[in-house]
Amino acid sequence: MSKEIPAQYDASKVEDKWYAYWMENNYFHSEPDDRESFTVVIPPPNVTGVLHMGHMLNNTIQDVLVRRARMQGYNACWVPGTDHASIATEAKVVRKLRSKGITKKDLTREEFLEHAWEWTHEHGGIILEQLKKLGASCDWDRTAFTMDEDYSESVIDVFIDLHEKGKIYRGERMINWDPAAQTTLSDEEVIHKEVDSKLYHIRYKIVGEDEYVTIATTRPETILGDTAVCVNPGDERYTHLHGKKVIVPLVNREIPVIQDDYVDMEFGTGCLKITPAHDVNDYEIGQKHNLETIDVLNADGTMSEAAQLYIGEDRFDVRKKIANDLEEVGHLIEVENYKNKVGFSERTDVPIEPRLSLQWWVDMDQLSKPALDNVMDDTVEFHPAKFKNSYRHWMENIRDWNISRQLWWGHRIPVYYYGEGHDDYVVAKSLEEALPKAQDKSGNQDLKASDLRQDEDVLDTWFSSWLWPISVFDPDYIRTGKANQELQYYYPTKDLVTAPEIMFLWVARMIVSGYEYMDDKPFDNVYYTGIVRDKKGRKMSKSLGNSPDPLELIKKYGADGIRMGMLFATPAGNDLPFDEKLCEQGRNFCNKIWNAFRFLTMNMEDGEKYDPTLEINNEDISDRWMAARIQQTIQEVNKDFDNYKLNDALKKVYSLIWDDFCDWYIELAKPEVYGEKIPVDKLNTALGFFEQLMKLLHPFMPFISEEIYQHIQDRSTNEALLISEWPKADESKLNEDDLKLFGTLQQMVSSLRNIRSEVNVSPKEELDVLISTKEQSTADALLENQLVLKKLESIQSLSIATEIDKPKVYSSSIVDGNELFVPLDGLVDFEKERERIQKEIDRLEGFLTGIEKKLANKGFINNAPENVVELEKKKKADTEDSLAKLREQLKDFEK
RNA sequence: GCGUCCCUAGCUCAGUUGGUUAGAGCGUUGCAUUGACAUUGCAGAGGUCACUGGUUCGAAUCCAGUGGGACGCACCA
Repeated sequence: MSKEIPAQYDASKVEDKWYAYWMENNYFHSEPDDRESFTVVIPPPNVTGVLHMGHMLNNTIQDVLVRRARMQGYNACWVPGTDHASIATEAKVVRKLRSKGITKKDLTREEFLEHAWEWTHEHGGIILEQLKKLGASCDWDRTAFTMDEDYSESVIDVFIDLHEKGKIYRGERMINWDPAAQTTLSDEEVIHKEVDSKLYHIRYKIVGEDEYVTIATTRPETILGDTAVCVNPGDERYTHLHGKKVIVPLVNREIPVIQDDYVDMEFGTGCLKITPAHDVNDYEIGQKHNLETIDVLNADGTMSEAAQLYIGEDRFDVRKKIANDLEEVGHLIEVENYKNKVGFSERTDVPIEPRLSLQWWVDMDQLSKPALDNVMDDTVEFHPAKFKNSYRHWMENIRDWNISRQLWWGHRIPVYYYGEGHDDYVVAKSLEEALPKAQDKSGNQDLKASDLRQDEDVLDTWFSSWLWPISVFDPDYIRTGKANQELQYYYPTKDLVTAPEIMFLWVARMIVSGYEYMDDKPFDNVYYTGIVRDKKGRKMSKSLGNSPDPLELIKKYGADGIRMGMLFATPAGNDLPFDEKLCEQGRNFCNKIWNAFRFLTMNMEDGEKYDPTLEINNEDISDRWMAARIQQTIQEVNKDFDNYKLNDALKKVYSLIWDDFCDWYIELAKPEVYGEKIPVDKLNTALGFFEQLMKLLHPFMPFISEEIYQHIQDRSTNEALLISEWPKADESKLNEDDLKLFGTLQQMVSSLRNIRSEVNVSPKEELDVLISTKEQSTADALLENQLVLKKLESIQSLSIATEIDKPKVYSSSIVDGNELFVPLDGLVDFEKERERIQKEIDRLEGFLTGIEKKLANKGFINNAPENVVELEKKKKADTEDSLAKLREQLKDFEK
């Protein structure tokens, strides 16, 4: 042996070694040059986040794409980074402070931000370190963060620019209020869930009468904010109520009965209470009918002063209480169980409250147009394409984007107020810039800096990450309008790999900003990954505690093993039902590869050098076949990559290595005599093949492939597999005849093994084998390559000819129309053999009947394409031929 | 409620414009193994392609309906 090859593959050792080597040699780093760029920007994980299975899957896929592109000769650049994740991070900081007995209210904005930065520095970037364990070949020199100083500036620049263009405005609207985080949320951050709730039927007394009217509501606490009761004008049951007033129970406030078509006569009692402050529709009806708005809730979800009752108590406690209280005074008529959908905050998971509020908005109507068109015409391609449907639906019904958040962690809105009026503000990058503007706009030159007050709110996290593909390369671009060399070179990026969950939150908006600012798409392709689920089909999540620790998995199975396990089971857009079994399979594959390599090295003489070659021995069918199989696989794998079918590509490489190379090629390479070594030429060819296989495997399993490659190369050069050339498809090496001939030989070997198994003959026992071929040419070819049969099966004598003398007692098989006999005196059970042959005859007869029926059908003959008819005819002839042979054989056993 | 997608072996899924008797991995059964690998090898069993009807010479594949499931969107109190 020329090198010490450890008997056991130690994944963690090998993986750390090569990752360090790649980093030392700066292989992941990219600079613009004259090659074509292949850019991927990472979906930035939350800066204080921890790696979960979703990241593992997502980043493995990106790495596969990037590594292959790098080998193909592109200038591959994968930009890593993190997102400040405004609401998510702030929630974490608040929680941490609370555990220390500090509440956010006790702190000033500056103090709170100090804590937040501290937390960010402490936990920030951990997730990126974890990605290195996975093998991610990111250009770490480019690591970006959405709150980096220059990045933040670009975010503010966009706000200023869109405001100037009139695309950003301030408006009072019904918004989604998160009472836990105490901020607004965009519609996309609200998750609607079906919940079991109750429908309360409550009666209101009609003023001046002893009559009552009954309404139905799921939120009885909001009756305190009722300012009308509404009926459908066409509802004859309630005609008598027109123009009258009713009394809100408990608070005894008189409110009018109004009429509006909006009310569904069929639903509930057909009588609807109107609470303009707490329901989107009620608000609109309130506007239309000039109703008063009474906001009975505080920001934290407790009842406000305006409610008059239950002040300071939580909305859900009050719901129960008020039902009791109403019942006591005889106003609660009925409570029925009811299922309805309630909006929950994506981040805090509490029911949101519709609330009237003054917020900042982006007018999406015009901005979204190019983003819709360019996805529909595949300028930006979605994989799988089915997601185009929901994308279109969302884009066609797009609503304005609420971008202000009542939080502190994030990009503070660059708006400075100088007065109380609706338009008494200016937009500017700093207080210094704001002052002259404010003086101008107000006409008050005495205005001082201290008279200006910056907006307290920050921007939606996605308002910064929608610039990701632009600002990571040139944060000044928004301001200057002139793309630097980097942006020109790397934009548009190639592939975006992300979860469908954030299609609207992030993907759509990047496309919008891309067309608005670059006048070009941000990426050519979007690859949507599936959701990683546990065995019960539940989404893996921290709260459920059903997610394995990725780092533990890597320790146990190796990063290569996990990468393979995940990729094996996940086509684009399909969920990944995760099972550790998959990782085990990946680890076993590493072991298989390692042992195949070990075996080859054991055949080397001491001091001998590895000298892998792509030269093959043209006399050797196994060489020709292996070369052809590799060619075939290169072509298929390239095609799979083009279609983003990474799992199919991996399966083909897996099968090429395990089934073809290990189980057939290496078996055939073994010397005939045990103990002898593989001839050097053959060994070098095998190593040459091995090297090709490692190249094909590298994007999927970068570590073990690099390890093997470096051993095989045995060079002192610095060249790494990761920057070696992706195997080129070469039609001339794809010899179909070789594939077919070897296929026949494989089937013959299988047949012989099958016969042994059926007749219970040990694999060691040497057999006499007789093969009667249909054609002389087949006989010649088999004779020429009889070594294949002899090496893989214990054979004492082998006769191959068109005419052979059938043995008296035998077991047999038909392979491609050729008969194969094994004389087995005393071993053959006549009864069993007859059954076996009869079964085969029955099968073929059934098959033949089908073909004959087809061929007798005039419709088929007339309408089917000629080649299909020809094929049927050939099938018929072949089947008849085989049947004749089988019937002959059957006779032999009836003797 | 509207829209989209899905239903193929015990499980997870392939099956590209309709054309061999529908494939893979895992699992399962039997056999083998003292030197590459039990993290192995060989051989086998296993499917009315959810159901019904239609189009066609021919349907897992196209169409319609039924049943079951997933997701997206929406203001049903």
